[in-house]
Amino acid sequence: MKEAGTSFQQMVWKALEKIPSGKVTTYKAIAEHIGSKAMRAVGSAVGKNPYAPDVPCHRVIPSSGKIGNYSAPGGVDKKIELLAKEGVEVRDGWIVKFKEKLYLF
DNA sequence: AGCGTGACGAACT
DNA sequence: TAGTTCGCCACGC
Repeated sequence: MKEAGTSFQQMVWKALEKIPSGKVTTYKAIAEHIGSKAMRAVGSAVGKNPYAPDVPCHRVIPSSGKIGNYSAPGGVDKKIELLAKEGVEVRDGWIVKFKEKLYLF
């Protein structure tokens, strides 16, 4: 994988790789981890992630516990499927036992 | 060089 | 209780 985009995005993508399988994290957690409070910027960065799905961007969800969105091929449906395979159950767009699956840096 | 937009969040009405 | 509005930072046009 090569350096793409800005250093900001690279930080975000790097953080994504830190997320262990079967766990999920929130945009807010990432934002704080990289020293920014703009979870929007993080969302944009992840959405523009050229490495998807090489990077586990599907393990990132809004702090609401919702599934959020997914730009990679397959869309949200694919995202749910991937998570399900990793042991993260999703019911009607909601993460089951969200707090238990949540991974903080 | 400036404005609008976006895989969000929290507060307010 | 639900829906709406404003704010956050970075990036594209």
